[in-house]
Amino acid sequence: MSPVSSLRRLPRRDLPVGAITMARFLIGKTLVRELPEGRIAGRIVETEAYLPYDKACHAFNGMTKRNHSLFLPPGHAYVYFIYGNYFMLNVSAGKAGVGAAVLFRALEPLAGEQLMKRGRSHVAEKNLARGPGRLAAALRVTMKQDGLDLCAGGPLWLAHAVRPVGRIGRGVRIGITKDADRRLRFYERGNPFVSGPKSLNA
DNA sequence: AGTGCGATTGACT
DNA sequence: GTCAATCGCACTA
Repeated sequence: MSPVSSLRRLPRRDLPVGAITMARFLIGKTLVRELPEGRIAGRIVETEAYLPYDKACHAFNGMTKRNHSLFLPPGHAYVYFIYGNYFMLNVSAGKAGVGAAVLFRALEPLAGEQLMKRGRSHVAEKNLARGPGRLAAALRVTMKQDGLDLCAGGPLWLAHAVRPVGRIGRGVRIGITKDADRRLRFYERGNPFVSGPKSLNA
């Protein structure tokens, strides 16, 4: 029996509250995308925490039209568009009304690799969901998924781990300029599906 | 109404 | 290793 045929939903009561604990907690867990063509599943191997009062967090200047999903109760999708090309998928991580989130940065593909590849046939399997832009592309996440409840077992949902998580590494977040020295990036050590240069992933 | 810029990526030297 | 592409939004006026 394939591991993804017995995925168990993560109920909201199992989610920790707070971006740092959530970011750690999610390493090794499973992210599932249901499409008409079938299921995509990946093991979460890299995350970043964005905190209240964190200058790099989109909530820093208060609630706006773009970021309101950040303020939903824990477990809701916050999706935004950046660099004119890419969607970033996050999960809200603070109590209702508190703007905090965890960015999904990389997945280890578990199922639906062919669906992830669709339209990107040249992408190596290792890179299918390695990096937040590619992850969202692989899962076909766009603004349509903004605000979805990832604990509801809908088109995009969180599930328990399919195997034990390894040692978790921690380092600075990638690609940001404000509050750039805070070590809020988490990843499974030694996992080849983690993004970023090898030097950051020891 | 105009401006600046970003939680990235892939192409290129 | 460097660097341009690309556009919605927040901010200023």
